[in-house]
Amino acid sequence: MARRAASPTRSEGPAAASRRDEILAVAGGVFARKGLVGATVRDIADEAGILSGSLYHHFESKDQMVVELLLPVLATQNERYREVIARADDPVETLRRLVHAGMRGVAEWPNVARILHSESVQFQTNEPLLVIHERRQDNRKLWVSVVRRGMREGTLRKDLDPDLAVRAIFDAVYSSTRWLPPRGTSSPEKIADQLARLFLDGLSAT
Amino acid sequence: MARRAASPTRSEGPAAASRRDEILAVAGGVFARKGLVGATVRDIADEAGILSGSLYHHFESKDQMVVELLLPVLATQNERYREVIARADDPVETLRRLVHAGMRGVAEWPNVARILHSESVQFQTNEPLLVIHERRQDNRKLWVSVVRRGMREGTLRKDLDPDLAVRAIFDAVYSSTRWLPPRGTSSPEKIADQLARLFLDGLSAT
Amino acid sequence: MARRAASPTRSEGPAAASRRDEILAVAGGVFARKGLVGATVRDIADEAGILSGSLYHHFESKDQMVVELLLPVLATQNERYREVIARADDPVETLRRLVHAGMRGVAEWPNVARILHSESVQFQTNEPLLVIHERRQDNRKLWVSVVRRGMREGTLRKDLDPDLAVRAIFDAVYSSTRWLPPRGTSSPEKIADQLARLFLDGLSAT
Amino acid sequence: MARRAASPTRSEGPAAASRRDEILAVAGGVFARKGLVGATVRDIADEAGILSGSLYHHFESKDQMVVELLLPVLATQNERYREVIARADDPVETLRRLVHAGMRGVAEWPNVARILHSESVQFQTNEPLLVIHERRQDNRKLWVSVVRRGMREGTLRKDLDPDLAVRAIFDAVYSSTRWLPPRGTSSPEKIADQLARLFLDGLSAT
DNA sequence: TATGAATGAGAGTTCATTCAT
DNA sequence: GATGAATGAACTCTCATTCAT
Repeated sequence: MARRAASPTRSEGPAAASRRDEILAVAGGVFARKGLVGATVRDIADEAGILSGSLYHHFESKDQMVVELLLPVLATQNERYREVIARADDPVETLRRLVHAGMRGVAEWPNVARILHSESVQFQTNEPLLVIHERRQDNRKLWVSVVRRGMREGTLRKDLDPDLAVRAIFDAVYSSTRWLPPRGTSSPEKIADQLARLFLDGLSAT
Repeated sequence: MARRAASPTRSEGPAAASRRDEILAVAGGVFARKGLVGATVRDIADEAGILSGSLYHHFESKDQMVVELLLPVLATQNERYREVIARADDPVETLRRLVHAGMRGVAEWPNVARILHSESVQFQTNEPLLVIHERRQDNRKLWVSVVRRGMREGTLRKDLDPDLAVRAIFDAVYSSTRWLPPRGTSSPEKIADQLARLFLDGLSAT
Repeated sequence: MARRAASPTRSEGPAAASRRDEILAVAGGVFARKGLVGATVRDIADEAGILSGSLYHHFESKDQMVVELLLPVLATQNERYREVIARADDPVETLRRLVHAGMRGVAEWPNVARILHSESVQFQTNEPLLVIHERRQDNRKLWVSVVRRGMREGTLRKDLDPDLAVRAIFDAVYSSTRWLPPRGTSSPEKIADQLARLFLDGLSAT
Repeated sequence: MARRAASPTRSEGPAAASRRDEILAVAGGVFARKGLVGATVRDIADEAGILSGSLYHHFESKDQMVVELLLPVLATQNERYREVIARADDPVETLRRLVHAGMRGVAEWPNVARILHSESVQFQTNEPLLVIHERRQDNRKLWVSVVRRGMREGTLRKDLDPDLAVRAIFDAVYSSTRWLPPRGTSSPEKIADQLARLFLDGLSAT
């Protein structure tokens, strides 16, 4: 009954460790492509070269697969965000680094990013997935705290709602999966740079 | 058999015109709440006080309901964007007005906005909904054209990818449904103002 | 959602009233023959000349079918037992009449009787069926009250545990389905007579 | 591959001999609690601290477990009944002793008794279990022969169907598991006494 | 003896859709 | 326009069983 959490650094890499992680990687792709509801366990099983019933040897339910796919990534990102916040003290610079950390996650687990960005309805509706919603909120709030501090300290404008601003940035980062070129012609770093500049300095020329 | 397209200005208003429009309004709510796949025709029928089979007197399929719910809104927004672009000649000001026009649509049809923002997977996957995807691209490209012009004319920064920038703004506008207060304490105009400022001038204080 | 309880007097008769009752009658036979767990909804559907999915137009679940099949019978028998008890005042005679009333129920709904007798494990294990167990206890306790009164009044022997005795009689009545001839050569009344004599006067010759 | 039949005197005792017998004891409990169909091989394996696949090193199938659990008990009881019949010559006394012998078996293997009493449908339906049904009939017929002799000899009433009477007694004995106190406050002997008195002399006071 | 992974059939259930009334 | 019954395919999940290790 006690199961190791899939190590997030491996779940989408080429050489997945265990059968369990292999299947999770496949599931990530299917979920991202067809949507959480649209993807069937047979889709996943087919792509994993297995019978659908056999999936239940590894996971208790479809929902559990989703949770096990997303939670470790959210946890890793949470750590990264905390490290960024702990290290730098300039909120502007911190925000820039948060964007980069976010993009790093998106680049590492594009499927997860796509799912996180697209399926908020499910996370709020489907009971077993509520955890995902909550952890996502946690992560976003880390960003908000940085923006709030910047506003207090005067390095960020006070005439914008911090929640609104963070949601916009957060969304932009996580939705970038959708236009990220399949195999990195424009690197994640470059995109992160652009997003950071856009949100910090604006589109205007001056 | 020949049916008028539901007039978008009525589909979510309090006094829907025909039974058809009434049902569409209900469907919008259900789709927004449960997701396109998660919502069943029975959910819709129940909420409309009808049997699910009876829906098929009004619509040929569930997909058709979706299309008929979204397309008119997309068309209306297309018109509005075109008008904004036709009228003003300063790209910066035009962009600001596009954001306002977008927010106006979001405020008028919050359910549609939520669906448009959340279900991109379905629009690209489910054949009959491809039209939605295409019309949405059309609308986004109108914005891109404005940004491109601004960059050419020197009023917008050239060091940002216009597509990336527009996607970020577009997404932010349409996802604002999710945090729009149920009954407008912070008006759509104010949110539009903030978004426009955020994207044009940036978060930085100076 | 509000559904009439199947009228128990019709559920196994030749001319079942509604489609719903027709299906219940079929289900009763299948459940009796294969056991509650062994019987599949497809078995029932096949025998009803329907697709298994269509069953769910009439019932919410397999368990609900079971409950709806058994509860009305238990309720009817409860009434009958109460009437018997209310009318006569000699416990010995009352007991004799209870046996007859029980046999009448067994003869009217042999499938239900067989299920009630065979599936006590399910009634105690499967949550939605707990009601059945409880109602059955209620009915049995009516009998126990009669035996208790007889013992107090001195017309029944005091050296036997009333619960034990009633369980034995009750079981014998309800299990008689198993040896009841398909189409009544030995009438239910005759069997009831024999059971009453057996339990009241014993097997001994004197 | 040749395996000794589990000695029935050990299959439920505290210190089961072989792993095989240990598992059978566990299986008995699970079958009794959940029913033959309701109990899964995994339930049994879990309770035996083993993986479900590993059960198949000991038994060829779930059905075989059932047979191997029940048959030896039925055989032992058959012997006991034969001994009782061979020894005494008064049918009334013999019947009394049969009830005691039956109760002894019920007390020794309460799980088996519960299964025998509850699963007659399976024994008649599921081919590999037909043997159980047949052996059970054999045992019951031994009792019937005694009752028949008593009727011929005039010590038992002739106005009752011997089959009916024996079924009632037999059932009462084997179903007593269900109300036997977990750890014998009222001893099996006392219950046997009561049942014998009930069926021989009846409930009536005179 | 046991594990762990897989099979394959089938379980109960859901759901978009059809259609006679 | 609506009902109520039904379809048929697909769904998630279960489970007895097999087998390489």
